[in-house]
Amino acid sequence: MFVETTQPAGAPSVPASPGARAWQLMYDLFKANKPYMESVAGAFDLTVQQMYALKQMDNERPLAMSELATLLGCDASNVTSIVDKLETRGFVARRSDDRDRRVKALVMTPEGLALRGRVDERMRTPPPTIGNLDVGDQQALCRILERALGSTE
Amino acid sequence: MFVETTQPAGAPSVPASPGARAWQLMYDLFKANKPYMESVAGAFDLTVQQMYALKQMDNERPLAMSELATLLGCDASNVTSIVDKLETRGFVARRSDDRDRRVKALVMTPEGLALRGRVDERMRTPPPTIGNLDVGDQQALCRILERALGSTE
DNA sequence: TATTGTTATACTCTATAACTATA
DNA sequence: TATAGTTATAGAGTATAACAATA
Repeated sequence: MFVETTQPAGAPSVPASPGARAWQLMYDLFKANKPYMESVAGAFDLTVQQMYALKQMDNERPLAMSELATLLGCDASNVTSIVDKLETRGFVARRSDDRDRRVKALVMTPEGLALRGRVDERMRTPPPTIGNLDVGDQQALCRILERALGSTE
Repeated sequence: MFVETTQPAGAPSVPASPGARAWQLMYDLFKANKPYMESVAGAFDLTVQQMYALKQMDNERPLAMSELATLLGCDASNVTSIVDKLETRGFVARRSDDRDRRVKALVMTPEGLALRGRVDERMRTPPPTIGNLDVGDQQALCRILERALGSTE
C-alpha cells in the first residue's frame, strides 16, 4: 500500500517546529475555551459573535456596517443579519450618515450600552486556562502575542 | 442617560488584567489567522473542521465516532455529517467493531492517508503571525500554552 | 460607473430530539 | 433499560451574486 507520507502511516508525527507546535497548541487552547466563551455570551442571551460585535461599537465614532465587517473578519452580508438580531432586541440602531447617505452608522441604545457594560465587566475574568497561569506567564503571553499581531500590520 | 457601566460610555476601557488582555489578544490573533487556515484547508478542498477530523484519525487504533466527537468538541450528530463528507470522497471508511457492533471504527483509506500526509507536511509551516516571531518567542509561547492546557487536566 | 448595504440563496457547523440497532 | 450512531429539523455563521439607493 503506497502512501505519500514522509513517514510510516500511523506513526507519531515528525517533531514539529516550535512555530508549528505553538500554533497547534493555540488552536487546542482556543477549542478548549470555546464552551466557556459560549457560556459567557449565553448568560447575556447572546452568541459569541453578537457579543463581539457589541464590543466593537463606539458611540463617540459610530461604526459603518462595512467597518464592523472588517473588524469581525466576515462579509458585509453577514453583518446585516448579526446587526438585525441586535437591533430587533433594541441594543443597536442604524442611523443614516448625513454626509454619505449610502452609509449606515451603528449607534448603541442606552440598553445596548448597559449590556455592553455588563459584558465588559464579565470579560475582565479570563477563562480558567489563562487565569490559572501565574502573572509572569500572563504578561509574557501578552508581550509575545502583541509582537505576533504587530507582524501583520 | 443612565448607563450601567463602570465608566463613561464610549471611553476607552479600564486597563484589563494581564490575563484578560492575554485572552483578548489570543482571540484577535485567532481571528486574524482564520482566513489563513481556511486557505490551507481549501487548498486540499477541505473545510477546517474536516481537516482537523482527518488529523485525529489513527489506523493503529481506529477511532469510534464518539471519540472523534470528544476530540472535535462537538455533538455526535455533527460528526456523522463530517465523516459522511470524508467517506463520500473516499478518505475514510466506517468499519463495525467486532466486540461491540453498535460502535463504528473509523479507518483511513490509502487515499485518506496520502491526503493526511500532505496536510501534515503543509501544517509544518505555521501562519505568518507565528512564523515571523523569533524562535525564542515561539518556544516561550509553547511552554506557556502547555502550562495553560495542563491546568485544565 | 462605482460603492454601501440588503436580499436571496446555499452550504457548513452546531445542537436537540426521536429513532434504530445493538448491548 | 442503556448506549452508539443516525436522521430530521432548526438556528447561527459564512459567502456569492443580484439588487436598490446613492455617490
